This record gives sequence, C-alpha cells and structure tokens, in this order.
Amino acid sequence: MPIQIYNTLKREKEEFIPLEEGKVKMYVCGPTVYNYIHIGNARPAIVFDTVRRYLEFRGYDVKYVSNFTDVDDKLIRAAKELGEDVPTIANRFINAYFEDTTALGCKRADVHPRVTETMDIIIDFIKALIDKGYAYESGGDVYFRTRKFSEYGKLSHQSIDELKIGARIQIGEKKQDALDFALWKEAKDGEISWESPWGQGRPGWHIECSAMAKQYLGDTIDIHAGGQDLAFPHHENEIAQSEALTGKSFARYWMHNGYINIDNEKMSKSLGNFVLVHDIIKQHDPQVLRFFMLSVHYRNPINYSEELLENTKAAFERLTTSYQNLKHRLESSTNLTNNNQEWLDKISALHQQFIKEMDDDFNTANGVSVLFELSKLANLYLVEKNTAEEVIKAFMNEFDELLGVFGLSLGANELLDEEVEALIEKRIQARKDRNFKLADEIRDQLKEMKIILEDTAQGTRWKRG
RNA sequence: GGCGGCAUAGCCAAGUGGUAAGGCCAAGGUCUGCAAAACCUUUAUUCACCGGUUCGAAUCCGGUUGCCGCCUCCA
Repeated sequence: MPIQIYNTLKREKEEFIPLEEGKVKMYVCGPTVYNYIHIGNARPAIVFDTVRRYLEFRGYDVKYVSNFTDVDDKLIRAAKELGEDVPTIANRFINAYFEDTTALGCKRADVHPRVTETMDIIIDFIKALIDKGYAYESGGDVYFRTRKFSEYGKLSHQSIDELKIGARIQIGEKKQDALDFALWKEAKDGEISWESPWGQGRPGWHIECSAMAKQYLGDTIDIHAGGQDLAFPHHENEIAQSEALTGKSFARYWMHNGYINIDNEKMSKSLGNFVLVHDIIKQHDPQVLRFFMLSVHYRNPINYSEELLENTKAAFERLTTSYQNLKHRLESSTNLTNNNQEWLDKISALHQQFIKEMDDDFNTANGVSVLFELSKLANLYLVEKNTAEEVIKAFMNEFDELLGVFGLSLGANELLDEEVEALIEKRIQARKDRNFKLADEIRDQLKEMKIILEDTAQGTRWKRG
C-alpha cells in the first residue's frame, strides 16, 4: 500500500506515486524575511520537514527546495522604518530563520533560493509569458492575463466569474482586468530595483516560486506545499504562470497545513498576539514546540497557549523518561536470551503500525500515539528484574528511528560535574549505611540544583529537573 | 454572495459504516526506607442538535445551531 496524500487539487486522498520512481521533488513556500518567524511560519517548516523525513524514511530520495522572499513591500516598508537597506534586513532574518528552524529540528533544504539571486531567471520567465500572450506590459508593470488561462481557479475550486463577483480587487489603472495580477512592478522613487526590459522594478510575489521551482526542480514537481491561506491566490497564480508557460502540469500533489490560533483567536497584527519562535524557545524546549505541532494532524487547526504547551511538555517527558530509563538499564543488562524474540516481535509490530499510520496522509497524531505505545511497552519490559541488552538496544533503536522521523531526539548524553557526582556517591554510601536522614538531605540538596534522583533495583539514577 | 473547514471526556486529540486510539490532569492501589519513575484499576452507553438511509452511523444523506478560514501579496 503506497503512501496516501490529501491533494488539495482533488480534495481527496490519493496514492502518492512520484513522477520518477524513488525520487521526490518537493517545493515549500518559505517566509518573507522581514521579521523573526512566528509560530504560524514554524508550522509549515516543521510539518513539511517531517513529511520530507518520512519520505526519506520510506526510501525516497527527496530534493527539497524552499525559498526566501527577500524583497517585497513588507521588506521595503521595514527598511524605511528601521532606516536600513533591504538586503541588510533580509540577511539578518534569513540568519534568524535558520537559527530558529534549526532549533526546531528542521533540516536545511537542498536549495534555499532567494528572489534577489534569481532575478535573471524570473525576468526570462516573464518575458516568455509575454511572448506567449499570457502577460502584457503596462506602464512599467507587467501583468498576467488571468482570463487567458482557462483552468484558473482549479486549485481553490472557484470559477473565474465567481472570483470576479466576490473580488474586492480594484481595477488598477494599469490592469486590463481586475483579476490580472502583477508579475513585475515598476520601482517607485528610491526603492530597491533591478533592470528589466520594462524598466527598473522588481518581481511580483507569485512569480518567484514558479521560476524557482522550474529552475531547481523542473517543469513538473511532485509535491508543492504551504500554508492553507496560500492556496488562493498565491498557489493558484503559480499554477497559472507555470502551466501557461510550459503547458505541463506544475505540481502533482498540493499540500496545505492548517492555521494556528493563539488563545482561540486568530494570530494577527491588529490583535497584537503574534508569538515569535525566537521568544518561545527562550522559555521552552524547542523540541516540545515541535512535538506540540506534530501532536495534531497537519491539516487541522491548532490552538496555541502556554497551558497547552505545558501539557505537551508533560507528555514529552513521559517519552524522555522512558528513554532515559532504558539507557540507565543498559548498563546492568546481560546476554539473557529468555523471551527476547517475543519482545522484539512486539517492537517490530509497533514499527509496522507507525508506518501504517504515517502512510495515511502523514498522520503524525497517530504516529505520536505509537510512540507512547512504544514507551508503554518499554516500561513494561523495564519492570522485569533481568533484562537483555539485545532487547534494551532494540527499544532504544526504535525510539531513535521513529523520533528521527519526527525530527526529535532524546539521546543527548549529559555529564555531571564533579561536585554533583560526589554528592551522589556520598548519598549511595549513606543509603548503604541506612542513614536515610543524610540521604534525604542530599537528595533535597541536589533537587535544588535541578538534579532529580531515583533509586531503582539497579541502582540510583539521575535526571535533570 | 462564492469556496471551504470545524464541533468527540475536565483539557488536548485520533477515528469517515462494524460497536469510541493515545496523551495530560484527577482518584485508588502495587512497588519503595521515604520518594521518584513505572505498573494496575477507575474516568464518554456516547461523538453540537433534529430527521433519514442501513442489520448496524461519531462516521453516509438532508436540515438546524454555533465557531472559524479564504475570496485583502497573512503560514
């Protein structure tokens, strides 16, 4: 059974069959880099990074491209306000983007193209559209002739006439039709601009993705992804531009992630409830934020609040504890061979279940539940007095592998400083001497130092609190 | 007006025809020198409401209510 993907284009789940066997060409719309990313930007970054990791886990060779919009109205405005130039701001927030997404466990794309570095390709793309009659120059701007593309609206399932009726779009002086959209914008005085056949200016928003996808992935790509709100008009316009030019299908599977609300309200500038990743990860483990995002199916909305993140933290700790307890037990495990196969089979069954869940449109919520089942199974095994190294390792490997798909890691090896080490030794001796008063004092003292001790049949173990 | 989504336990959240996963919180128990962790038990006769189809519906159809999104270069 192949992977099923919900395709916005068809509005149903379809079997995923890439154009070229074993290879996946994937494009994800990236951010406009005029500020730190908020958690709304973080969601597609995390979700589609996970999609990529899962496809790789399933044996596909994935080429992943994600752009940076490093020149546009918002950047120009920010530059004015801050008294800096556009490239300076863009560079700053591209670096910040990498910093934040890396903390969130996102791998780098194979290519991170920037608009300003793709200018020639974009201009050529526009020229070709004009040559084909799909675009026209008008007073220094270039517009796409929307009505000429007969399939316009196929992604958002709207007819062009309905769009026109509902459109609050004003007919600009330069536009021939209200639905036409800009491919190239003439520079206003003092604005950053590039030379083109139509004079000084810069690209419209939609054209960059069409040009970059074609340049780095080819005429037809397998998966094109982004936030739900991009479906219209952004992705609709991309389809129009690309398919008008090549006459071929632009993207075969369109994936859109749901929104994030803050305390049950839409995150918006006017409400002033933007939550920046940069700020959250000062307070919380970035892995908890990632786990939070993956606990919900990617197409469903997520409500964000401090309280919910705290709940997620407690849930994530269950996995962490389980994993650490396995690690601790590894030291006292032996070459025992009793019932090993039985446990290994159970682990293997969970592995298969994970695949089954994730094959179904990347159902990470169910994938997470498999992780908890693995944790439960491991805990049950740890109840055994004698454990086999082989089984403990199998549990740990399984955790590593499945968590790896989610871009999470529990494996960090930490060392204690000598003072703490000495205190733990001192307490172990105190317990041997049945001096529980001293032992409890030391335990409290260590707790103050954020070291939690747990006494087990296999000895004392510690963790950070 | 057009297109679309959502409504499941105290909270979060899967489940799209076969009799309600998982997590958090809470209560009781086992284990423990005491803890912690873990394990066991308990926690939705019921899936917004009303009808219909069906042997069978949280799931399909029709209607109602409530909330939300896109149609404004906001992921």
